[in-house]
Amino acid sequence: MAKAMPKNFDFKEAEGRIYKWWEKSGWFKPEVAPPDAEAFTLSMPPPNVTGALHTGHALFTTVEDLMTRYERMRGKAALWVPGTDHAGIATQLQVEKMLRDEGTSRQEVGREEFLARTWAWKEKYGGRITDQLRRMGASCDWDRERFTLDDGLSGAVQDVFISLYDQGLIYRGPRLVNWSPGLQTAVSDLEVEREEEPGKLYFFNYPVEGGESIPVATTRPETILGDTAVCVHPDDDRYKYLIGKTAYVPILNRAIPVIADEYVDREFGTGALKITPAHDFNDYEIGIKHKLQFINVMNRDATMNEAAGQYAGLDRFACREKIWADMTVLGLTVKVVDHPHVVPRSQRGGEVIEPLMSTQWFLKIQPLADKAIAAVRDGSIKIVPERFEKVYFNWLENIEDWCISRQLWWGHRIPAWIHQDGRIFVGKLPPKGDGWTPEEDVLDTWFSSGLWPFSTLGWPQETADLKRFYPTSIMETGYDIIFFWVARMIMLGLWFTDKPPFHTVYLHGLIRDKFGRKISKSLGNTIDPLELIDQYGADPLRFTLATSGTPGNDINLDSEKVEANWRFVNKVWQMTNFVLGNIEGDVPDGLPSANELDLPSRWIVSRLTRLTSSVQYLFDTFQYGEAGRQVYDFLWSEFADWYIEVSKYPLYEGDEQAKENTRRVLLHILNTSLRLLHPYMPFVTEELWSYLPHTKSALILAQWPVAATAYLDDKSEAEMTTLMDLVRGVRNIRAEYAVDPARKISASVAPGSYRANLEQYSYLFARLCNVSQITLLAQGTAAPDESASVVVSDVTFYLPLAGLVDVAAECERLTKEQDKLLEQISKSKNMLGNEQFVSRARPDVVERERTKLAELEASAAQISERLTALCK
RNA sequence: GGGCGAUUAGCUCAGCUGGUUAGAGCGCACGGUUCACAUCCGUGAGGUCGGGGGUUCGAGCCCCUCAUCGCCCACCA
Repeated sequence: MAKAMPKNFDFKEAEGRIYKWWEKSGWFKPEVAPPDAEAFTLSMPPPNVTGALHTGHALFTTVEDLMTRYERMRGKAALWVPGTDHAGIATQLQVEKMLRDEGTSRQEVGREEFLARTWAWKEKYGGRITDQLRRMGASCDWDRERFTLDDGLSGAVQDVFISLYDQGLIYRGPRLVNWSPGLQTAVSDLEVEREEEPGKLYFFNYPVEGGESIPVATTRPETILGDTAVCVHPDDDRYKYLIGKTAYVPILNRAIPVIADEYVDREFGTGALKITPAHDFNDYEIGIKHKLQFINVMNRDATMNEAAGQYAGLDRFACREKIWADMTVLGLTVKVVDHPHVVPRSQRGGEVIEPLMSTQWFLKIQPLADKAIAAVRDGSIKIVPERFEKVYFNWLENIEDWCISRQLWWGHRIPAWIHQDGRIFVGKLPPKGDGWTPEEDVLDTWFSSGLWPFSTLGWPQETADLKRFYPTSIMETGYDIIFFWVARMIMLGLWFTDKPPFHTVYLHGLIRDKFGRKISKSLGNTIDPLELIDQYGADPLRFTLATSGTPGNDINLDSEKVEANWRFVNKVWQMTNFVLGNIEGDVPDGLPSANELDLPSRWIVSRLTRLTSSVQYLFDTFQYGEAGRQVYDFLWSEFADWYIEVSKYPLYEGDEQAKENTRRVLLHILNTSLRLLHPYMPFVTEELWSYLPHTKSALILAQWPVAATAYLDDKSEAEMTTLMDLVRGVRNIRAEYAVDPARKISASVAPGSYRANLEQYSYLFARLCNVSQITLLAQGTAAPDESASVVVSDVTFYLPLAGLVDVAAECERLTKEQDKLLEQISKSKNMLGNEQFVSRARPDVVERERTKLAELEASAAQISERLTALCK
């Protein structure tokens, strides 16, 4: 006798309890598998240590936990390594805000104090995100949790930096970089977002010696102050004669040359270009090529510096206005036109990025990129979906050196010292001698993230974990960080471990709102996963995230879907409740052999078998969404709607043998389905599992189902389908004629080839469509009068509905149906009459078509007969 | 300027090795209080699968082309 189940799943009570039980029992650890088990390793994309769970986290947790639980159930030593990222800029900004609220600033408290405050912040909030991941059900091994600023990982970062420097791949020097004036740091190309914005193009005349002038255009007049040349196309007849002459920077009257370069587009603007090598990336190239002066006219906060003369101290945008006004007074300006153009903005904060000269550290990345390209090309790393390989190649093939230094305080400090005389020392310990200053800069956060798959396993030490679990198996993350993170992990992993850090990259999409809009605070369409968990539980949220999309495509999340899946959770609960409520005594484990089963049982077991192998195929090809939907459909539309309903007959009215067989089938379907469902909805399935007989261990450790092909049974599926269609047909008639649902009716049946089935399973119609009595007509018997008919295959049900059947309406209904049939028949005949189809299509397709045609014709014949009898 | 994705029912989406009558959830209409579930059950309406062309015995699916929307990459002042 099974223990009694509560009426509903109390997820609020159960989720925490179950999670604790799993974690305490050590079941998230790979050690639950035998020592010789194959390893499956997943590195969690580390969320920002002080972050809070958002839908993106919820999605990756769902998918990665699904993968991990699946592999664990398959008996692998499954290890999902969790951790958090120090997230340099993000965290520093948060702490800076806190200091501002306290009325102070990081500059005021100083570096040491600031770092102490940040660590305290991390201690305070660092556990929040990991607790929230637990609420999602994440089965990662928390004993192996890592933080990018841990000693071990920091050591790895230093080793890598020093090694790359020693290999000549890291260099330091003044370069034009993307400068964030607000954050006061350099950022990488990837951290700059470019979007077209309305703007203006300013036309003016550049004074040239001898009273000449060259008209030029610019979008940023303040950079005029840093001009060190005017450039024209060498073949431009308009300006050719001025090449080599001297021009004079407006306001400053600094002398600069007029040069020629084919880079200039004669068609654009005036066809002449002012060159500001220290404030524009294109001009920078031209400046180097023509050995021009580099004059920096801005400070680090984007105010003008002394080189800007009278404009020193002005903000860059104020300067833009001022200098233009001044030039207008001087009669130099020509016109200002509206000119939408691309403005670089900081990914964080949104301020306009300024190209600025500064001394930074760079990584020569091409040699690493070459290896990374090769690894994907030769298939040692596979990207799912495959189309992202193209994006990956394109980026790596055109990669620029990586600016890895940041003028922040929170992060891995670059292990270097700079001497007064300009020498650089790179190492873990300070160099001997005087005059050395430690480097203040820290590394780009992504530098340490790039080592994540192996640094978390103990590298550079040859730890047992590293040996057992590296290379990892799958890197599951969003396509939005394929450059930031995925490519860099591959490059650094190959470079330092000589192995691809993972064999598969699985990319998921972004979560959007239900209208497909990007989620943002300003739009006010943020979705808080924790609220959804509070409301519906983690399982419905996970199931929704897992089944709402396809790999690499964005998901529009709608809380209504979560609600719908919450109902699914309840449905599964009620199915189990029903099955257990109908168990008595000891039911033998496992299934009876197929020949001992009745038709509905053979059908449902065959369907389950098909489902299991389909799910397996879908998992093998990373189609988790489709797999989940199939399990859902099977359980609800086949198991609950049909098998459970049908099983009530043997359960309530059958003999002992029938009861036992049915119980065994019910339990088997449930047992298998819960296992298939567990990676999607771990909590409710684990809870239900505990009520099932024959389940000694926890579901989390149960064996993943394997399709028992001996139970595949096409014939039973076809027969059952016909019976189900008949039931639907009767229900349909009843609804159409508005027959009281409680009213029992009888049926006369021309059974065709289904005589035996109909005799044996007539109870089905009593149960499912309230047909209490079925009379099988002998062949050639006339159909009863005043009845509606249901035709499926070669079976006809006559429902004598005295007083309800309207002959005219019935005739119309039948005619409509006949027309439909005739159309299909003609289509089918055409097909089979086509020599090409018969000879070229696969034989099973042709065979199926023949069967179909035979059935259609049988049905049509019966309807035809009926029409003749009933209608004139 | 390149590249990618999307376009299927009123809404949000599945349908990825081409093959019965294209599906789901929600919404809508009608009907259901007997023993798993009203968090439910039954029935129904609703789609020329963005347009055009092609390949094929057969196309929502493959190829070409166009359109609209979205995203990524790219140095045009």
